[in-house]
This record gives sequence, C-alpha cells and structure tokens, in this order.
Amino acid sequence: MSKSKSTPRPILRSTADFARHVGLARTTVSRVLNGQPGLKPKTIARVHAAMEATGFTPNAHALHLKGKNSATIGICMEDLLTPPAMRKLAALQRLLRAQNYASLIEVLDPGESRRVVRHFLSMRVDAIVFIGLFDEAEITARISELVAHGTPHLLIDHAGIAGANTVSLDRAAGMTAVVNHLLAFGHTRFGLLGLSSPALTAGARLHGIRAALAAHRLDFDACTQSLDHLHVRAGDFEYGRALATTFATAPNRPTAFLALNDEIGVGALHGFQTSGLRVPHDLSISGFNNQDICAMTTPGLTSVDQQIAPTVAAAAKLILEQLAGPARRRPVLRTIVPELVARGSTGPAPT
Amino acid sequence: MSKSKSTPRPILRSTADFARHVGLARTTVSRVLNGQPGLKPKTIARVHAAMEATGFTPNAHALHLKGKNSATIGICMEDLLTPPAMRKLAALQRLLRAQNYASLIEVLDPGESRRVVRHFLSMRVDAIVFIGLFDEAEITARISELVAHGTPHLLIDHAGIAGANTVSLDRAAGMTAVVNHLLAFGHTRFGLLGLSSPALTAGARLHGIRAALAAHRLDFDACTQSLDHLHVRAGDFEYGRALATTFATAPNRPTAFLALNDEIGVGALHGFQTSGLRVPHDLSISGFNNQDICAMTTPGLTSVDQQIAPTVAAAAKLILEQLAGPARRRPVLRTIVPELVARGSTGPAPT
DNA sequence: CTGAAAGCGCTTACAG
DNA sequence: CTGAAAGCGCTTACAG
Repeated sequence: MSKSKSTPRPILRSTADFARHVGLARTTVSRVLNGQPGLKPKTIARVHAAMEATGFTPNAHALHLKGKNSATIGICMEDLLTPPAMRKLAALQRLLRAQNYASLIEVLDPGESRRVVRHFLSMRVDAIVFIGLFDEAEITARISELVAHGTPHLLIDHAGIAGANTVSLDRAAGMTAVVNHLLAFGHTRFGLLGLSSPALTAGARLHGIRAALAAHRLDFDACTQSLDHLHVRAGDFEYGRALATTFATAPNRPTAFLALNDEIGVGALHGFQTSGLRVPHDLSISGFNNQDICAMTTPGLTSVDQQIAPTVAAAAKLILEQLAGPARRRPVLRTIVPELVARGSTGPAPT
Repeated sequence: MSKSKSTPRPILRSTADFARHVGLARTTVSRVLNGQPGLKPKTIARVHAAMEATGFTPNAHALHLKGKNSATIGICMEDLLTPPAMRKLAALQRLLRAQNYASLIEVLDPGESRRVVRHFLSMRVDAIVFIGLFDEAEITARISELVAHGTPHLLIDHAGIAGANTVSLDRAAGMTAVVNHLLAFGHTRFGLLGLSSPALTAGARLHGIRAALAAHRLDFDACTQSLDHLHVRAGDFEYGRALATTFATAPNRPTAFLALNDEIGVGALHGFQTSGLRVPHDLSISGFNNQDICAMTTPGLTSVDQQIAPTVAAAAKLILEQLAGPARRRPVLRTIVPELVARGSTGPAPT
C-alpha cells in the first residue's frame, strides 16, 4: 500500500498515452496488441511488460467503432429468477465466455422489454438471448424487431413464438412420463396441483397428461380432479400445502398428485403428512423441475428433470452458429426431452 | 411477417444514415436525441416518430468515446453461484438499473480474476462490484489494482481485504444470536456441523460461538464437539446427513447442533430423523442463511437471515455515492447485522 | 520501427 | 434549422 502511494502509477487512458510511456509509436503498440507480424521479439516483450506494469487496457468502445464486433451477448432474464433459470444463465454464460463473449444481462420486468432490447442494440450486442417465460405480445414484438434488424436471437424456454429461434423443454413429454410412471403403479385417479395456472407451461403439461391417459383409454375428466380454485396462489410452497390439506379430507381423494412444480409438490407433501397421511403408502406425489429440494424431503420427491446442461449446450451452439454463419432463412427449433427422476414420493397405489 | 418482408426496413447504422432517412441534418438529430433546447416541437416529434418506426438506436460505443460514461457496472460473481448470491445479484442489478446503469456480469472462476477485471476495464465500466467469497490473494491484488487505477469498487460479503470498500454480514453476531437462543433453551453441549471448514466465513462464526459461550462463562472446548473430520464434504446436504448419522450413535451426544449453512442443517435434520431421533424433542438444530428450504422441512429449520435487501441497498448506495462524488481517501466498511429466525427445529433441551 | 493520415459514430461549438 | 469541422481512442494502409 505505502509503496503504491509513493510511486503512483500514471493513469494511461489511450494507446497514445501508453505508447509515449513505453517510448514507442502508437502504430507499433497497436501492432503488438493485435499480434501482427514483423516485430522484434524485444519490442513485443517491452510492450507486454509495460501492459502488465501499468494495467493499461485498450478501450473496447474504440475497438468496436473500428469495426470489431462488441463480443458481447445480451441476455434477457424472466423477472421471476427461479433457480432453474439462474442455472441456465450461469451455464450459458460459461459456455459463451469460453468463446470470448461477455454477457450483458438484464432482468425483463413487464413492459420493459422494448427499453431493454433497445439498450442492448445501442450496445451493439452480437446476439440477444431470452431465458424464461415472457409476456406473449411483448416477446413476439421484440423477436420480429430483432429479425427485421438482423440481430441474431434465441429463446430458451419460451416456445411457440412465430419466427423465433427456440430451445425448449418438451413439458408435455415430461408429464406423460410421470403419468405413465404412476399408471404402472396402479394409480388411476389423479389430483392436479396448480396445473390450472394460466402459466404458459401449464397447458403443455395438461396435454401431456391427456395424452398419457388417452393412450391407456382413460378419460381425462373422469380421472383427474383439481381444487386449484379453492386457494390463492401466493407462495408456491404454501399453495401446495393448502391444496393438500383440502384434498386430505375431501371425499373420494385421488391416489396420485401431480404438481405444477417442485415447490408446490414439496408443500403438498408436507400438507398431506401433517394431515396424517403417509407418502407413498397412502398417496403418491410428483413435482416438476427436479430442483435440489426434491432430494431433501422425506421421502424424496419424484420429479422431472429439465436437462439444463443439454438445453444450454444446444442454446450456445445455436447462438454461436448464428454468429459464425450467414443468417438463416427459417427459425430453428430445438426440443429437449426431459427425464423422469423417480424418488420415494411415488409408489404403488393403495389397495 | 409477410408484411415485413414486402417492405423491408432500411438498416440504419449511424446518425448519418438516420438523419438522411428523416431528411434532417445530423446535427439536428443529435440535438433532438440529447434534448437540447431551441428546436421546433414538430422537428422533435418527427425524429421521435422515425426512431420508433426504424428502431434506430445511437451507437453507445461512439457516445462513450465522446466522453459519456459507459453507464455500465461490472459485477464479479463468486463461482459457486449460491441462491443467496443470486438474490444479491438480482436485487443489486435492479437498484442499479433504476439509476440507468446496466450490468456486465462475469463469474470469477479461480485464477480468472485478472482477465475478468481487465475486460471490465477495457469496457470502461464505471465501477466493479464483487459478490461472494474469493481467493484471498487474488481479490487483494484486484482491489489494489482498482484503487491504483481509480476505478470505484465494492466487495459484498468478502470482509477483511485491506483498502477495500466492503459491505458484509456480521456472521459472528449471527452465531452469537443462535447460541444465546439455544442457551436460553437450556442447551450447554453443542455439536458443530461443518464449522471446521476452511471457508472464510467459518472462522467468524466460531468467534461468534466463542463469544456467546464466554459471556455465559462456558468453556468452548468443553461445550462443543465436531466430527467434521470423519466425513468428506462433497455435497452439503449429504455431508449434514452423514455427520448427523454419526452423531446419532455417538456417546454423550450434544443436545444442540449448529450447522455451517442451511443445506448441512437440513441434511442433519434428515439424518437425525432417519436415526429415530425427534427434533426438537431429542435435539435442536440450526442452519445459516435462512433460505427457502428452511420453511419446507418438518419441523422448519431455525436459521440466520442474511438480510439481503438491506445489504444490497447499502451496497447500491455506496456504489452510487462513489460514482457521484469525489474519490474517498479511506475505504468504507458497512456491517450488516443478521437476524435470527427461530423455527421448530430448536426447542428446550431434553431433560 | 516511425509518423502522418483516414475513418469508425458520435457530440459540440461555430458560422451561416 | 443546416453544414462543415474537430476530436474522442482506436486500426490500418502508406511512405519513410
């Protein structure tokens, strides 16, 4: 500390400053920085040593003005910031960084998408990625703007937007797997927990349930029951607990419960257990997303894994392809197949 | 879609292009964009309408070159990306965005800090914030570079770095609160779960435990026991479970257990319950961080809340002050006092 | 290796 | 309101 005070480093703001400091021409410094040939090893070493010593870094904005890309990807996050969304963000960022792309990240609060995308464009990002679920009209508008603008884009999760490059989970397949798993255990009456949510992904899951039942010649309306309307969904954990408590004393209770997500599933597990019901002896429960908490309950919660690593790998690949190659004429769609993770919360139907 | 194909928007890359498109002088457009006085309302409206129609956004890099700040804050995240760290990131980003600062975020893998900070400096970020715990030598080096460079900085969480502006949790006070809470319940023998970790924050917590015991004239060595050395800490949940299972059959078992974090605490809760012990009837357990899972176990896990909102508010305030005011001579230190959240996992000592 | 010059997209005086 | 000019920090030919 005292040392750095007695010999303050000169603050070098430009290659001009820096070149003067090293005692070389600006041109020469520039050529070293860009690895151009025909320079003496000594000169190169001198410049590098001075960079280390002074901490000088060329101004990235000026570089960009001279035609280099900004080497920055804009990432728009859904405002909920769920743990799975965070994991996707972290994984994607790591893959992009490995290719020397930095990430400019903004959380998209409702109504802010236009402002955020314009900011990204003003930063001349090389591509914009959206992670999560967004307002249908907003995201549609943003995608068509980006397409018109010629800026590469990708949606992770939000499926069904016309013209959008998309990587999304086949949630219907996930639910089909869960229902098949439970059918094999002899369950035929299913309680739906939170699946009447207007959330975009709830519809796909209902389709998956319908498909599995139909394949076994079972009637959806006869086999399923929902009490979602009896409670307000404030926190998911509490919502699941409240639904379970109501179901616990309801006549003709289903033997298997399908939750919209893990939080509702864990809440329901507690609600049933508190009501004196044993899981999976008296009833089975499944969650969705396979978050860490699924392994932390007793019994563990059967869930559906989103396959985050393959999802993000596919996403990174699509973005990098767009950055490297010519613009595609048609949007690219990738579907990721989720994986059922069976745990102790699901078992044979009570006899 | 077909509409946008039949009338493709011209791609406007510069104010020159845009001004030509609107039929105004570049100078005039620039003055509208910067809200300068002396312009006809009609002209202003014309420019704004054209911006909407074309989606033109001025190049932020050129703006920066002309002397505006980059309006970007660099944020370095600890590589673990724990949920509390993510919540801090999200909250901080939101506060900064309210002041029109964008966030450039990078995860600091070990050994990468120099590269990441240099990248941020090349982007001419207005400040750099570090969230989480880092390698002592690396973070010390980065901070002294930033101080020398005159770039504002702030550490969130990582306390004890000389010369660094810091906002951090008083973890010792948190542990003292937990121990006092348990002493009041009549506990005098404490099992320590994971607290022998070399993690930077474990030391502070041990101090807190010592302080609480000393205040009650209790001897630390006589009152505490650790079996950390008997298990390998791979996953925290499993680690907690393994420690609890070993403690369950150990002679002279403590009556209260203090876990390094919530994951270890929840794992221990399961481990004890699986071993046939009742919580809190037979023993008490506390976690640390007060994550959502604490409310999702049966019983709920007593924990220590990090006070993320006040922490981040203090952090944002410190950053914005540095950006607004003159450079301070001395580093600023803010300590956040955590709050004990008592739940069902702690109760009277067994008689 | 040096040095002068052009130009990336902007803003800001300055003269019309 | 227009238009020409300078300059922010860089790179890249070009002539020495």
